[in-house]
This record gives sequence, structure tokens and C-alpha cells, in this order.
Amino acid sequence: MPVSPIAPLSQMMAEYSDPSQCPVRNVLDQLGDKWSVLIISALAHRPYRFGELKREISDISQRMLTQTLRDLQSDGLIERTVFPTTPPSVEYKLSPMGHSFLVPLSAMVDWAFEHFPAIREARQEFAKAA
Amino acid sequence: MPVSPIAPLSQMMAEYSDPSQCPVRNVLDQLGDKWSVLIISALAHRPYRFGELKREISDISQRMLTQTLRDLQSDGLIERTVFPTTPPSVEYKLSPMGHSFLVPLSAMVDWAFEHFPAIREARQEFAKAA
DNA sequence: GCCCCTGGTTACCTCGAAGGAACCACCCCA
DNA sequence: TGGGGTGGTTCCTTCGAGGTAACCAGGGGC
Repeated sequence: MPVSPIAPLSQMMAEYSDPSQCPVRNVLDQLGDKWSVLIISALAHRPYRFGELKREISDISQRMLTQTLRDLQSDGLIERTVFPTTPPSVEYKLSPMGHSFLVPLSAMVDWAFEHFPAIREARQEFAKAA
Repeated sequence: MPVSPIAPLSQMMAEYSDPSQCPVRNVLDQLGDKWSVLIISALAHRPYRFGELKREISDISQRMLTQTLRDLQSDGLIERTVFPTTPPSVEYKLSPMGHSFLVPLSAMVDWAFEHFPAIREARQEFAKAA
């Protein structure tokens, strides 16, 4: 079962010598940050309003919530809608592209849950050996 | 096509209030770093020696290569073998678990390649609108 | 008049990730 | 004798992600 459809590194490095131009590094930079995945996970279920998200992800600061939402919106993964109520409310939801991202994301999430016990064990072994 | 097997956030936040205990945050912390994915991608094809990796990933510093390899080894994703040649050489290769990680990883890589053009476009739109 | 709700923006500060360069031991080879 | 190739480690310094707190507008309720 050969599972490595990943392009040879040398080819990648040559083609995308500027990391900011490499799709993979680019995407992982964004999603490797502290909050993006949590926000996307929340929005996977239903649209959320700003304050709702802030309450749901209790340990995020308002600053980082705004900023991460902006970044995700800039990348076209989420859509922002302002409702002119009083006070105005803002709804965030996944775009179609954001929704398509749930496929690889849930693959990672599944893998993490499945192998986390083994990882913990490996860490203990490693610490003990050192 | 409901694609959201991701557990409700509230449940996750409750169960793993300490982020370091959350499998997903934990794994993504490791792999969201600057070098892990590149190293794993290289090792996906064949075992590499330290110096080979350093040459392959030309812009990594020796310090970060050592450190990232140690972290991956600690998590049980790669195996380190010392050959008592002169000079001694060290081989790194994916463990079975490391190999299993290629499945979700290549899902992400595929997604990144497929949607990167759309992301670039979205960024330009967003920048223009601002 | 005052405070609170909405969803932000801004200035300031901290702390850790990462880079650079120097150093290490060992051995080979010229 | 000393330079180079193994695979590291250690120190120093920078840089930026992220936290905290204050402030904003507009309207409602007391």
C-alpha cells in the first residue's frame, strides 16, 4: 500500500524556492496558527456571530478572534455578513471552499485522535530513555 | 454531502480544557511548525541521513533540523539509527506511525494544491476591497 | 446621565520560536 | 600538520505571534 503521493521534495524546493509561493507551506502557515482550526471547527456546524465565537472559544482574545477571522476571510474560507440590526450583528460562516477544507481537516483530526495514545506513549519512552 | 465528522467544539473545549491534552491541538502544534512537514515529506520517499536532509532542505539551520528531528522522534513518527562507520552516520526514517500520517498529510497537500489558486484570488479580491 | 450591549481597533508589552555563528569530538586523507 | 566531512550542541540575538487593556460608535434601558 504505497501511500506517498507527495511530490519529491527536491522538486518542490526547486519549484517553490520562495516559501511564500509554495501552496503547502502557505496553507499550513495559516492553519498552523493557534486559532484557525478551532474557528473552522466551530463554523463547521453552523454559522456563528462574533460574540458567540468569543464565548465558545473561551480563551481567545478579542484581538486574535478579529484577526484570525479576517485572515480566514481574506483567504476565502469564511464569509462575513453584517446584519443592520441594532446593535448591528455580524455572522460568520464557512464558504464552499471552507467547507471543502473540512475533508482534509477531518482526516487530520481523525488521525490525531487515533494515534494520540501512541504519541503520548512514545513521548514517555523517549523521555525515559534520555 | 455532510462532511463534518468533527466533534462539536463545546464538547472538545470541555473535555480538553487544557490545550496540551487535546489531541488535535497537540498534533497541529507539532506539525504547524515551520519544518516538520518538510522533513516528513522528504522521509516519505526514503530514509535520509542528517547531512542529506540538511542539503535537501537547503534553508533549514542545523539547529532547527536537529531539534525538529528530535521532536518527531520523541513523538514516535520517525526512527533514528546510528551506524558505527567512520565517521559515524545517522539515518532517519519514518516509523509505521509516521507512515500512517502520510494519509491525512497528503489529503492536506492535495487540498492545498487544488485550492491555492482560489486562495490567491480571494486574497487579491480582499485586498482590493479594503 | 450613565452603563451596557453590539463588533471592533489601537497601543503596548512579553515571551518563546527561530536564525547565525562558533564550538565540539572523531577520523581520514593529503 | 591541518583541512574536511561526519552529527551535533551552545550562546546570543532578533523578530513577530499573541495577550492585555483602553478606546470607539450607536442605540436601548433604567
